Amino acid sequence: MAGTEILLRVRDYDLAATLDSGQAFRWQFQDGSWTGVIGRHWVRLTQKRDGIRAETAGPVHGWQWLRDYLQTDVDLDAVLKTFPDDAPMRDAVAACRGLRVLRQDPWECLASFILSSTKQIVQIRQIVTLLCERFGEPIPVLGLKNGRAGSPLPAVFSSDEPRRGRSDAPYHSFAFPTPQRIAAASESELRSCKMGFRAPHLLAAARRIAEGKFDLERLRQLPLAGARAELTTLRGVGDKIADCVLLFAYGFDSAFPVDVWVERALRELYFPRRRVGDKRLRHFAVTHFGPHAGYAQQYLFHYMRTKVK
DNA sequence: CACCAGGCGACTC
DNA sequence: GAGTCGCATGGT
Repeated sequence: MAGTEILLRVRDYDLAATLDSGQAFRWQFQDGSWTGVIGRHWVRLTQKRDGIRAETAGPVHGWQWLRDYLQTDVDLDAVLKTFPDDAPMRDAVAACRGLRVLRQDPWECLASFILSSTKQIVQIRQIVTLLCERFGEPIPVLGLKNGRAGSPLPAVFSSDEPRRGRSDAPYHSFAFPTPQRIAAASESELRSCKMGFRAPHLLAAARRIAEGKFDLERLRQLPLAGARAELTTLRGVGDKIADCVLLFAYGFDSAFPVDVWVERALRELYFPRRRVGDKRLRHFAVTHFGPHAGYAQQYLFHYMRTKVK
């Protein structure tokens, strides 16, 4: 099966900052390119001077799914112009200009951030990888070295071993498991992916969705506050995780997730040596940064995580 | 070995 | 309402 490729023309796009800024947890950098899975597509992305080169393992029906995911059609200049003109924002933008907010699948995003609480990003990546290996559908990939198609999938997988390819010659990857597949798993199976106390939260969310009692698509029609209220009815989903999903999957640009890094950024950069309560800080967050506050938040987050301490 | 990690929820006062 | 604490697990 021949691969397909395209050059997405886009300027002011920092692929590394975008894919490695804690929005999505499945991208890997190797040999100068980023490889990952979007829906049922394995993809290899390479930053080029005039855009992003994309390669898939098989034929695809157009590329709109990829433009949507990467948000290449967003006018970044217009977004950045809405940011407040203050020193912290100027520094954050200068540090990672070209960073975009992705538009991810709601279920994958929700599940990933349910797994994120009190975990470092490297560990979230590990848990998500294990989850996909155990429960996700196999997906063909391109060979690493010379672009040849991968070997056929093995006919039978061992039930208790992760379904890995040989580490030196991966021949398939995995889709993110569906809610139905997670709902059919046991809590102890999920715990074997090292997610600990988050397992019952993920399982309960998957079951509600699989049973049709929670409609992720319906959230698109709701205003931000209503969609947030719906999401936080899920166990293990509070305001922070809900805002991550609303920003990274639904495109609610004014959602402003406040985690430990962003809270540190707000306190250190905007209120140094001052005692400010949580409530006042949250009020500042949702009023100071404008209509694309979520974008501003992601710049602050990445800036704080990557700057020398 | 403490201490912390893109939190949440139950429990105090 | 605002603090405090346990929750699994692994990295530093």
